[in-house]
Amino acid sequence: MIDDTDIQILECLVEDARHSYTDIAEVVDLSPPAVSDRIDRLRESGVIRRFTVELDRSQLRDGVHVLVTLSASTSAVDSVYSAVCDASSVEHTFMTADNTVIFSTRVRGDRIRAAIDDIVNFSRVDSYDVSIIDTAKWSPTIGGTEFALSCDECGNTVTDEGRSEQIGDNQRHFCCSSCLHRFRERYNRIEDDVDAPEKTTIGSDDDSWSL
Amino acid sequence: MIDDTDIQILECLVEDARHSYTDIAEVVDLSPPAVSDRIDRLRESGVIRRFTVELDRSQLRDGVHVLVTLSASTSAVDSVYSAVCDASSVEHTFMTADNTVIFSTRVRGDRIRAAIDDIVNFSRVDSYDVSIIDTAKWSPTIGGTEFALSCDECGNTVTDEGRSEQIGDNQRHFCCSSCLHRFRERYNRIEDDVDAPEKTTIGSDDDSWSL
DNA sequence: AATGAAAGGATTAAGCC
DNA sequence: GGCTTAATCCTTTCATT
Repeated sequence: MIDDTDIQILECLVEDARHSYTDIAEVVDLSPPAVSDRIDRLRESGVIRRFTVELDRSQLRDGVHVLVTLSASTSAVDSVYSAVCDASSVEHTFMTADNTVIFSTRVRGDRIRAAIDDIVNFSRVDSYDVSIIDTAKWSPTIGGTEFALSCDECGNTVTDEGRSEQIGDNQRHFCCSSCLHRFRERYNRIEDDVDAPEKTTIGSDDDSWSL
Repeated sequence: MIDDTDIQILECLVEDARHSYTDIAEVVDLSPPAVSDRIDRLRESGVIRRFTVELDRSQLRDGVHVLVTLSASTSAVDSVYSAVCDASSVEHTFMTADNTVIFSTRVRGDRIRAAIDDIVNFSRVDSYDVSIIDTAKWSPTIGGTEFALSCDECGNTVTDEGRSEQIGDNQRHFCCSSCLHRFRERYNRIEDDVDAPEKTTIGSDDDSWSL
């Protein structure tokens, strides 16, 4: 799936999406076509949504930037959320686990209420609150816990306490030593099977995995 | 300053920052070097903050996405805000006009409180609230009131009620008909001056303008 | 802002492990 | 399957008008 090299590539692109494949290739120690292939795969799999540009909208004189918080009933919240997403003037959108939709938008200072009503019909909303945004920032920076690998055994996030080891041809990542040992055990059994190819059932229940 | 062509270029880049200058040049009807020059200018002036990539972070299994709302005293809010901005795990950041800082971040589910304390020391904060984000979106799309032009006469934002007209060689934009007429009047006076070049003082007070 | 030449980067295909 | 190398083609840049 996604490996360390992919993450390095993503880091480069987040920093500057116009970095040349040649530059990236040097950083990750691959050839330019290999980088190109990987980026294509990341695009197709949807990890990369799009290449875009971050603008300083305040320089474009585009109205007052407001943050709108609204709550809706469980039945209405999905349609409210998609209405917000579809509105072209909306920039940031969040839906929290408790049916609150939060979004930022630019509106002309003299018709804030009307603009919000345009975006999401007030009749569908239980309550709402508007605050004026003083400054806002979007940082796609990669760092800290942001880009975690998934455990090759159980799928959980790999944290600082995780383990990483070369098994067979690949560098593998695990969330804990148990998963590492479990994976290695299975790997060795497979290896044995290759030597003596009587098919045996490996593992139990619905555990699924692949090398 | 920024004209229609710049806005068209920005639209292209927002849609796909890897569009080639040649492609953009065709859309906006200029030569590739001209597009390159304009993009350089937009970068230098800070309108374009950076080229980046939009990622589907949910595919990277990177912890729980939470929205943190905190309020601080007027004296502390700036340092709290900059601490939040500097934190590498923080993605979206807002500061509202009433000293509320709102940000989204990814944290491991079992240490949300500790993670937030790392980002912004709790001692500097009056109160805070955390909600789990179900879905989030960032749409740099251009549309609606987002990209407003500034009036070529008074500098105000040009809205739907504005006027647009070809004067001389350029398409000009105005926030209202008064500005259009005022501009056209001056333009004609300049034209007359060119025919009969005795220099006269144009306009009054500190009004400044350029063709 | 356009042109044309030179440099630099992307993409393709063939071949390797 | 994923990688590299080398050739081709396209894009960007720079000097000039």
